[in-house]
Amino acid sequence: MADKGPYYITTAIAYASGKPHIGNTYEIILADAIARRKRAEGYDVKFQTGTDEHGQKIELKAQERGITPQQFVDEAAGEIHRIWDLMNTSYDRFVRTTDPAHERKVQKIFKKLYDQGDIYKGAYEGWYCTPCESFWTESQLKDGKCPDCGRAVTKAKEEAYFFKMSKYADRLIEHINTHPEFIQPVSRKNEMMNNFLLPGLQDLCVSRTSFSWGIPVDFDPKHVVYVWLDALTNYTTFAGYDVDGSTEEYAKYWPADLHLIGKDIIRFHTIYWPIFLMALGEPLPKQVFGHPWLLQGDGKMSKSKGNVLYADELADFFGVDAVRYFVLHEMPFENDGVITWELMVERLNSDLANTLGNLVNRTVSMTNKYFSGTVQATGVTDLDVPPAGVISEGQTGSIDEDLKKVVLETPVRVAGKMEQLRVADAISEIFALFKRCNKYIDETAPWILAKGDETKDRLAQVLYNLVEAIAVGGELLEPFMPETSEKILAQLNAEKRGLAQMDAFGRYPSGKKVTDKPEILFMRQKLEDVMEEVARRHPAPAEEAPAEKAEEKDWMDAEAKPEISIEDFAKLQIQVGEILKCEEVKKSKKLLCSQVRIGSQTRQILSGIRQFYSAEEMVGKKVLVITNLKPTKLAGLMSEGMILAAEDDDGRLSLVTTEKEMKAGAEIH
RNA sequence: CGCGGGGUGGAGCAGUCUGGAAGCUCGUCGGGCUCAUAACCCGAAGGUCGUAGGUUCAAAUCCUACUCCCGCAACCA
Repeated sequence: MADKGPYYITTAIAYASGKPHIGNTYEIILADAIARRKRAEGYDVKFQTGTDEHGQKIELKAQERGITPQQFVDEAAGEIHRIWDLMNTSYDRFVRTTDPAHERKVQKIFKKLYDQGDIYKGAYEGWYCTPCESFWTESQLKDGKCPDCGRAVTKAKEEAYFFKMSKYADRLIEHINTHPEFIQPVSRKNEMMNNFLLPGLQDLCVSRTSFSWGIPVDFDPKHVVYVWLDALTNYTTFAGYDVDGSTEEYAKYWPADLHLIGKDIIRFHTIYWPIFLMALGEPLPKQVFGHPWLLQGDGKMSKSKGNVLYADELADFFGVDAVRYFVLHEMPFENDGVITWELMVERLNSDLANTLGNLVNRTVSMTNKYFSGTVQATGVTDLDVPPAGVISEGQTGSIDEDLKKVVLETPVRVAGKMEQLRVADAISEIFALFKRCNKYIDETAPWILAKGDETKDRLAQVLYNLVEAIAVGGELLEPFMPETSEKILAQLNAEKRGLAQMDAFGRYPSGKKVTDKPEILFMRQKLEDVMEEVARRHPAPAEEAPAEKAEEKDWMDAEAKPEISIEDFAKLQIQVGEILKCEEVKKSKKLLCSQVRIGSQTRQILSGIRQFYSAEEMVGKKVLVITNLKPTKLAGLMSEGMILAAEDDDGRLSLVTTEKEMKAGAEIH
C-alpha cells in the first residue's frame, strides 16, 4: 500500500493519581483503534500516550501514604502502563511529565514566553475570607461579603505568573471559523465560542506557589509551572520540539493530526493549547476530538459497593477483545455511553458469541465435514442451483450477488465511518456483514446441498463465498479486535490481504484448507454466573434488587469507633427539639432547613435528609438535637446544631425521637 | 436562576445540525431449520417521538414555554 505520509495521534495523558477505571481506559482503546486503522490505510503512524504526574493532588496523596511523590507516580504510571498493555494498545511512545528532558523543555518554553512578554508576573488578586480560607472574585461576592459565610472579606494577593490569552484570541477565533474540522464533534465548537472566546478570554494563571510538586520556574523557583503549560506541551516536547531547535522527527510529525481527549478538557485543548502554540510560533494540531464519557450504569450504589469497573477485571471475565469491542461499539458519538455487567454480557453473547463466533465456527465445521477442510471455488452460483433454504420477502435477485455486494461495500463503508471517527458505526458495518453471512447460510442451506452429489460443486462455492466474506470481515476487524481478527484469519488459513485488496470478491486462494480444529472464539456466559462471581469478588453488602431478595438481613454491623470515657460523653449536650418550621434549601438537593424549638430558644438547623423526609412532614416532630455543636455554614445558611438520625447500610435514614412524649428542651443523659 | 446531558415501541439507543413515509440491537410471540457455541433464519405484535403552543403544504427534526430524569459542582454538623 502506498505510503500516505505521517499521522500523529495522541491521547490525553492520564493523571497518575490512581488506577484508571474502564472510562479512562476507553480513551486509549479508542485511540488504538484509530491508530491501527490508519496504519492499515498506509499511514506512517505515531501514537503517543502517557501520564501527567505533577500537581497538588499527587503531592497530597503521596504524603498520606508516606512516600515521595516520585515513588507515588512511578507506581501509578506503572499501573496505567500495565493496563494499556493488557488492553493490547499499540502506542509508539508512553511519556511521563516527570521525564527530566520534558521538564527542562518546559522550563525553556516558560522562559521564552516570559521573555517575549506573553507571560507576566502578576498577582492572583481577589477577596479573601480568612475563616473560610477561600479566594473569591469580585463577581462571586454576595453583597460584597463572602458568599459562603456572609462575613466581611479582605482584599488579598498571591503572586503568580499569567499568560496573556486575550492577545491571541482573535487569531484563534479566526482559525476555528476557517477550520470547521478543528473541534469535533461540532457541537463543542459553539460551546467554546459562546462560553469562552466571544465573551473574552481571561488571562490564564500558569504558575502556583501553593505546592511544590511540579516543574520549577527556573528563574523564580518558588513557583512551579501550573498544569496546562506542563501537560499540554507533552505533545510537542516528546515529539522532539525544543525552543533551541527541534528534531527531524518533530518536523515530520508535527502538527499532530488528532488529539483524542475527554469532553471535559476540550477547552484546554481548543483554546489554551492553540494559543500556547501560536505564542511559540508553532502550527496548530489539525483536529481535537472530545469523546463522550463511559458511565457506569448502576451509578448510585457504586461507591458503597466499591464496584467501580476496571478494564483488567473485565478482561478477566470476558477477554481483552470483548472489552475492546464493548467500549468501542457501545459508545455513542456524542452522548455518554453506559457500561454494566448486564450490558457487557448481553453484547458478548449476542454479538460476539452468536453472530460472529458461531458464524466462524459453523463455516469451518461445514467445510471440514463436507470437504475435509478444503475450500474450493467452483463457480457454481445460485442461478445454476437455486437456493433451497428460507428466503426473506425483501430478497430478490441472486443471493450470491447480494452477498458479494455486501462484502465489497463493507470496506468502503467502514472507511467512511472511520474517516469521521465514527468508530462504533464502523464496527456495526462489519457486523452487518457477518449477519449477512449467517443469513446466506440459511438461504443456501448447505446441509441440503450436501445430500446430493450433483449439488456438491454448488456446496463448495457456497462455502468458498462464506470463507471469502468472513476473511474480509475478519481482517476489517483488526483495528478493533486485533487478536480476534488474527484468530479468524488463522482458522480460515487466510493471509492478510490489505485494505486495497478488498476491491474484488474472490481473492481467497481456492484450494486452501481451513483449520481442522476450530476454536471457539467467544464463549457464551450466563449473567447469573457472572453476577455470582462478581459478588464473590466484591463481598460488599449485596443490595442488588432488594425487592427480590427475600432473605434480607434485619441487622447490620457498624465500624467500631475507639472507646470513650463518660467524660467524653458528658461533653455532648443532646436535647429534645420540636420542629416548628421546615423548608427545603433551594441550592441543595439534600438539605432541609428547620427551625427547632429547644426550651425557650429557637435554632436553625440544616440536615441532609431531604431524600427521606419532606419539609411538611418534619413540622411538629420532636427530635434529638446536639445543641452544643459549633455552628457552621451549609449551602450559605447557618446551622446551629445537629438533628440525630440513624442510618443503615442501605443509606436509609430515620430520625431519632423519644419513646414517650417529652418537652422541647429535655436533656438526654 | 450554578454548569452540562437527556426524555423516541418492554429495555438500551440512532435519527434532530441540512424538516418530507419512525429505524437499529436486545427482549416477547409465532414459524422454519439442524451445519453450528440451545446458536442461525423468516414473520408478527408493540411507539400520541416528555407536555402545551407556534412556524410550515409537511415537524421526532425549527421556534417558545413548561415538566421530569441523570451526571458534575456545592453540600449531606
